[in-house]
Amino acid sequence: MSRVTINDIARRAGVSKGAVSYALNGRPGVSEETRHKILDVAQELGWAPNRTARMLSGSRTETFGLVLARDPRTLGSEPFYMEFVAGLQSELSRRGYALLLQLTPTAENELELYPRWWSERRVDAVVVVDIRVSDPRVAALGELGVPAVFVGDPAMTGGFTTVWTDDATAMASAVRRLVELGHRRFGRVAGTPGLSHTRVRDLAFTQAVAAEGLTGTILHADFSDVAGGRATRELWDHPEPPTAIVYDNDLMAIAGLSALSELGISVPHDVSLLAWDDSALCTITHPKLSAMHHDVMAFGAHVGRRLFDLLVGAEPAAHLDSTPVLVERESTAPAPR
Amino acid sequence: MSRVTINDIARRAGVSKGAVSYALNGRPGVSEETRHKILDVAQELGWAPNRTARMLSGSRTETFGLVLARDPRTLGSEPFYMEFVAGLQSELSRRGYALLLQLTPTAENELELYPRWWSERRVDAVVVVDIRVSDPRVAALGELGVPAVFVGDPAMTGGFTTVWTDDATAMASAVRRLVELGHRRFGRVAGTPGLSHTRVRDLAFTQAVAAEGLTGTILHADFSDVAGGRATRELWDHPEPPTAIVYDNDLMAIAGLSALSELGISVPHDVSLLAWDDSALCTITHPKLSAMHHDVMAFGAHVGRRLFDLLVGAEPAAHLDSTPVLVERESTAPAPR
DNA sequence: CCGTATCGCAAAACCGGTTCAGTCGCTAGT
DNA sequence: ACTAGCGACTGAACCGGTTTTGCGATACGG
Repeated sequence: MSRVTINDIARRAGVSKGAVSYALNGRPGVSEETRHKILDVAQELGWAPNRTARMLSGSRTETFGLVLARDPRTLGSEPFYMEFVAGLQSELSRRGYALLLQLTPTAENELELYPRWWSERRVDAVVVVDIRVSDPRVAALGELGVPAVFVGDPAMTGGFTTVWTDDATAMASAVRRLVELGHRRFGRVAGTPGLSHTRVRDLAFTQAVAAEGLTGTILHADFSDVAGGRATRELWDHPEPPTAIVYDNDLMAIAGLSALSELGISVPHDVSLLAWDDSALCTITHPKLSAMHHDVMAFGAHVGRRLFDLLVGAEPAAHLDSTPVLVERESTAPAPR
Repeated sequence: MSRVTINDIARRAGVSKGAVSYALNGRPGVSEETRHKILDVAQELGWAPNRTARMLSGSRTETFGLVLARDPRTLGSEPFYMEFVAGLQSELSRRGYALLLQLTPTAENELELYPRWWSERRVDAVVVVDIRVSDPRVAALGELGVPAVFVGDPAMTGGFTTVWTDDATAMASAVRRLVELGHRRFGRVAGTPGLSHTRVRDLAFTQAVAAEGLTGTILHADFSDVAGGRATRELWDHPEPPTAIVYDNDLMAIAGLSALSELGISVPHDVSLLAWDDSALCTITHPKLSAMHHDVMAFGAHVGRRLFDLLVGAEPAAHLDSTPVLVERESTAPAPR
């Protein structure tokens, strides 16, 4: 099938290769009349561009890269990534761009990947997620000169284009609402400590709690169900356990809910739980989880648009995505007295 | 950086382009001595192949395609796909192959995608999942001549290479075990009715139940939490509700558990629940879900190996993956008397 | 000792596009 | 009337590899 090349079109239309190229790409250099004839012939022959050939001369690959460096099992049960990818895709596919997705178990693998992708000309730009504090990828990508959009705290992304959410404000509003509900002792089950957004939320949490003159305990986990359950139990083991716990993702919140219910502790009667991201998982538990809602698909789409900006030479900038907003369901309630 | 081409190597080593190509690809045509010199120079210059150029002449793209046509929100909370992709990746990346992943909301989009990918030479082969009964993709891919590995019931994949799991046997053993536990009335919350594996499991379920002279009710849902919860409530509304319910994925099982607990029904005291796939989600509920365990990552890896088989001209065949096996946790128990 | 494989490599063609440097004919300016 | 300028198009170079062909030198067989 479809072994039609522009040479065939040129021959058939009685013009040169170059003219065909101009015509098909809608650029000046041919008359309207000739252009039409060429387009007709192309249509008739069922021509489709050979992407590979186009890449070779154009040196654009029309592909963006994304590396997810996490344990695959966590990755699977963590809805964030799939939704993010779906949103990203929605922008890419409408412009014929493809996503090169690589899952690697470790962060070291990821660092090896970028030089390879770049020297092999496999991608035009990359998306970098899970930004860590003093992330080596900033320097690595900067050195290679790979166009990139970072997803995370702009303070950590060294001048790269960055899309971020104002987690500090979101966290402050979450704590404020819980205080309103009468809570005085707070717990936070945080994600991996090295991650920049974990840090941002840690700080915001500490400040928000301190601002009210209250106490808060932070335990770090790794976003996994197991760690989330463990941290929750540990919080409960305190002599004065918190009456409200804020989680860094949905999965840990569900695990926490499960752990508490195993201990015979009632949510939200004894303790309020607040998840983060608000995926479909939040509504399948009993009680349904209140959560800091964030439209992850829209977030992904936003990142996609910034990738294209990059290609047309946009200046690096920090772009603020929508701020997570509290959706109250059944897992938050007035503090027990 | 790294603008090194084989021309640079040739000039530096004082040989021709062709010789360099032979040397770098480890094929006959150059002496060991020259080969060594060339490899040394390549190393020294930090050469990396330009994948695009190689693709153009070689006509291999070193990329496989995968389309997931599902509602992105379901996709996100459904651990199956991410794990599958992770497994697939593990095989591809070790051989330098890339995965082109496309998420589309509808199945029609998917059908348009294959001709485009193929005529643009974007992929060497594709993986086809979620096989439906009389799936149009069989004919479409056959006509295009796209090498493909199907994931599903070999009876439905028209002579394509297929990787499948023996869901019929798995279902039979699940029912048998539940009968052993004293259950007599069964419910099944199935996936989308058009899917071939839903059909296979429907049939196996019906047969297994009938073989024991018992009754079983099947309700079709769409793998989503909402539909899973709804179906569960509906089953419970029967005059004689089932005492054991088998689900087609984890998500619906969790939603069912939540729906029942909302109705004040105790699992496993009043009713036993059995999930399918056994992702991390099964252990974060309370009670923990018993499940038909399937190593989805290994499954993905298996599919990956078959893709490479395809490239070296292996005959189409049906390859049986491991059969799901029952893992009993806390959601299954002897039938209430 | 001569004709013929074989080896090691250079040179060139090729993959399918894009792009640049000209060529040609026509119009407009002086 | 002569030239400058422009639009439309051709031909060729180019992107960076792979692959085919050809050629001189060496080894081999009769």
